Amino acid sequence: MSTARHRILDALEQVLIADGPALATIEHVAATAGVSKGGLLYHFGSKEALYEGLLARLTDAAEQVRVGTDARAAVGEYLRQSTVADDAYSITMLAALRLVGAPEVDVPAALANASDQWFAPVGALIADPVTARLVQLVGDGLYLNALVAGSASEHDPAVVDRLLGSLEQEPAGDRREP
Amino acid sequence: MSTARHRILDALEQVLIADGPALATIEHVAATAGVSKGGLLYHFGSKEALYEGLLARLTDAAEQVRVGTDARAAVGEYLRQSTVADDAYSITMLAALRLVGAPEVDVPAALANASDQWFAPVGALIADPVTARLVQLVGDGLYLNALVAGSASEHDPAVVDRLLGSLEQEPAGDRREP
DNA sequence: GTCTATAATCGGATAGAC
DNA sequence: GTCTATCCGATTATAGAC
Repeated sequence: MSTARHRILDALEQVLIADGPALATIEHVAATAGVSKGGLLYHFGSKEALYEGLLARLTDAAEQVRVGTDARAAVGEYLRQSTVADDAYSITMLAALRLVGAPEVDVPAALANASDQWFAPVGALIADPVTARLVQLVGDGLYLNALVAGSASEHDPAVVDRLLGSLEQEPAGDRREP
Repeated sequence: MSTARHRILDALEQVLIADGPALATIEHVAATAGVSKGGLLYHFGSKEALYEGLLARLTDAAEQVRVGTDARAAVGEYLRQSTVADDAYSITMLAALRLVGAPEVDVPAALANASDQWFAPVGALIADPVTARLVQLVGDGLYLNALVAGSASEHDPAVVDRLLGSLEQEPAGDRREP
């Protein structure tokens, strides 16, 4: 667990988001991380290995997601997260999104895995499947906005409230005992 | 309006979606279009010009969008379109999305322009601004799914119906005269 | 573990023939 | 309007010193 690997992956994320995938070259990432080309290649033997390192970081982060038992809290947190805050997970996710289409790695698979991992426990708390899908799609929409803008999207409490309101309609199993 | 320009832009879209931005090189696009490198460079003097040609095509297509006066029909069509069918506009949009982060052109600006152009008339038909924002975000979410998958996302009628149902709540101004 | 060469390849762009 | 030939710069990856 050398910190150099971390610093290099941090640099890769930064370059992907700020400069774009075309400039996510070994040389540029190495310079951003403060190491030489050869130094980077000691830790990641190839560009493919470097990119896989980022996807592995995404997978690891997604596996550590913990969700409570309250549907309202979970949905609120899910959508807040989807506006792409400055936390490590959001940055990794945004960087991975910028890697979509890269021939070296299977980004769609990693992204689908992470996305499901993160949404599945939230969706399980929502009784109505249509509402669940709606919440997921709104989260995806927020991510698209962040991806295109290269930074956090607007946090819109009214939209969150509306979706939270939908939860009240069919609270199958989450109601207080009468 | 030589057809060569069209064929080259078609090839660029195909390469971006099927092979990714990294392989959207002048040489590869030229080969896909069935012309030589020099042949392509006659029509588009540089890679930047080539990319701008795609964004111009997107802008042109967005400007020709016509929306009726019925909110339900407009929202339904907007969301159906967002599942990225096989029509020319969807393909251009998807290709442009794959260009996000390219240093040669300002994709976010072109995308924001096209997106607004397409959504603005739909949003104008929706009385409640929160519902309007919800529809737009769901559309964006569908586009993100298509972008990552590289193909059309699932058309989910239940989600569309739910959003159409929201329109009934506050039909301020669209009601029949009493 | 990290660095400085260096080799080999590829991409963008120009010049000029047809 | 389209092609081939060519130059130049950038990028990946290797070899080997420190």
